[in-house]
Amino acid sequence: MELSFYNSLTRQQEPFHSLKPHQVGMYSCGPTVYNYAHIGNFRAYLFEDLLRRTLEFAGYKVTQVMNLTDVDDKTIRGSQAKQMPLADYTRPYIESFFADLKALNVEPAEVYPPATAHIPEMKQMIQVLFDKGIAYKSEDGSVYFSVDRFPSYGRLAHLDRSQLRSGVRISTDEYEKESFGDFAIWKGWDEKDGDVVWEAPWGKGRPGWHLECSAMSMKYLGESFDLHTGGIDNLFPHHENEIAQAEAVTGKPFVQTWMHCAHLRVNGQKMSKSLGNFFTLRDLLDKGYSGREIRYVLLGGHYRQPLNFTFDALSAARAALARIDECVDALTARAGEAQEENGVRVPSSLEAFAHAVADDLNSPEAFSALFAFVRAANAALQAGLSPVGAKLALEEFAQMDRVLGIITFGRNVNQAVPAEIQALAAERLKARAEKNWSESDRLRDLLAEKGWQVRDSKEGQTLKVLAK
RNA sequence: GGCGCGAUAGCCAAGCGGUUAGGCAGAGGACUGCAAAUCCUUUUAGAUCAGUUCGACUCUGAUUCGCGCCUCCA
Repeated sequence: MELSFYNSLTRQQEPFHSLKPHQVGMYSCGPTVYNYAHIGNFRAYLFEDLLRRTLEFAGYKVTQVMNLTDVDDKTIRGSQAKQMPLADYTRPYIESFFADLKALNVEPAEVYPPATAHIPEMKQMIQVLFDKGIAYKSEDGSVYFSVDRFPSYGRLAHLDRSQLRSGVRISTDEYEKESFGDFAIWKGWDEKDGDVVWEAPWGKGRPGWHLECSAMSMKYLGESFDLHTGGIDNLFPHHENEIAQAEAVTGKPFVQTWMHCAHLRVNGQKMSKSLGNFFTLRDLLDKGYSGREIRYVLLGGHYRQPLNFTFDALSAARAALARIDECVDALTARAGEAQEENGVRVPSSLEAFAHAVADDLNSPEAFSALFAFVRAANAALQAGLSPVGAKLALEEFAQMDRVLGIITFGRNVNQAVPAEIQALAAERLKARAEKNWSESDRLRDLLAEKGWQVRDSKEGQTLKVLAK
């Protein structure tokens, strides 16, 4: 299976070949744990999940590293506002981050390194940068990276350094830097930092955010690795700076392929904490939407295109997922029947599906293939699909779901119907037999309130748990 | 100012130089006591103006509108 991805570094789609055969190292910029992540943040994590699942689908063993930024300006400010130790302040946000990933059916990364546990590695990098004459200390005790001494700076963002000066924010620069583009790799301690401080030969302080990612990615993935991902807004300066730090230290190419996810929008604007137009996962769960519905919506657009978030889309997701569930349920039921083999099979969509995800993770097209398969399976079921054919179709759904992660298998299998529900259903059946329609309708509504759907067909009355 | 992205039907959202994307909603049909759910069928596109071409939603240029990044926002 030939994969190709759009590489932000070269700005074109290229065939993907891992540095080592059959295995991939990927680093994904994780959350800064000063608050609850919103679903715009989760769009990026879902894009990364789609990427790792696609790589696994193609037969690679994936080692994914996602950092937890648990020390920076915001986490320090937040912990001091609440007058609590930094670690106590960040812990609940870390915990809810993992809970949210689980709710969205995101496959866990292999390593989630917290920045505070990797200060020695960061200090070591700074020392090397000092030794090479690329780092310098400023009067406030901070250490800066001199971009003038790293000539390829700007390659990722395609920024000409001479143009950086035309930015309107130049006046906000308050530190003593040698050159405008220089960035802090170590923040000198000041009173606002309280007890958040580490000792270093060049003075006490804390690491800069960009340096955290360079140090932790190389620790777990080596000096050169395959994939580095994040939101598009990390492309500059964060990822540009990561390249500069890493390559200045090692002299080797840092990352082969850079991939960036476009923003989630609300009313045409990016969802962000500063604009206040965001929803956390919990906000949506509290409104009755499920993790898989949100997952479906966020995977419904191509990762490199901005995606507009709407509640209409969430409702549409519920209906679409119900259709997939119905089909899988019907196949599961058929697979369990004792029926003679008749050679009826569902025409496969797996090739179209694989082609879609291999082509720069085209999830919308992958869904198109999935629904083509749903239609074909429904038609085959009506044409007398045999249990063997049903099992094969379920296997194909399982294959697709390795990548998409949105199908619920065996939903109504082993689903015990509570005695109360059974009693109500029996009453309704009796009312129907007596043609007491008002009573039977009342019981139907009552069952629906309790989360059970009643269906009448030639075979009689059946009960199903309402989909979520 | 620099770098870059986009404009597709009621809504969301893809591919493609000529042949059905897909989902939701809407409509018709099957099923039903009526429904619901499900299944089948199906209407509505390509911002504007030029150009290239036998042929453009797809390529080129311009215009209009929208969005992102430009020192720590996924």
